Amino acid sequence: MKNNYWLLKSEPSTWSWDQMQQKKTTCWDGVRNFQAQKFMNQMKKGDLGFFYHSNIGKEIVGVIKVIREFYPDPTDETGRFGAVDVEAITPFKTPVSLARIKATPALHNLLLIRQSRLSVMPVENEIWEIIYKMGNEA
DNA sequence: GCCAACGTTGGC
DNA sequence: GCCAACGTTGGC
Repeated sequence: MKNNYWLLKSEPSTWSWDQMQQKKTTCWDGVRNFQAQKFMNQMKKGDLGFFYHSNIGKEIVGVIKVIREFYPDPTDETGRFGAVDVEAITPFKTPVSLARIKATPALHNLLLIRQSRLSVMPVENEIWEIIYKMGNEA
């Protein structure tokens, strides 16, 4: 079965791609949105995801991989929420900006555009291919 | 179970 | 810094 693709959003002031690369792996916790939680729950070990900088940069800056599947979020006392662990794989040669995504009609189905507040979302295979290619062009 | 009020996110 | 969109909470 083919891997699923995802997009994870983070504010660089909270957790940036630089930190992600330095630390290599991190616990993706603190997500308090049920829709995002549902998607995290569907992540499988080995799934790949884009890492997006919101607010500052507003661009996809690299690729991460899921290394640990859904487990209870250590930062959540209520026990309602979960987390996953992810690992930095590769930075994009050319970050793919939100403006560019918006300017590309083939990418208009991306939930990033249609639901800007969602912080974890699935990415369709075709969209993954297009953005991945854009990111790796010099 | 509905809905108003409130808080938060994120693009501009 | 503003504002629109949306999710969550709590009263009924």
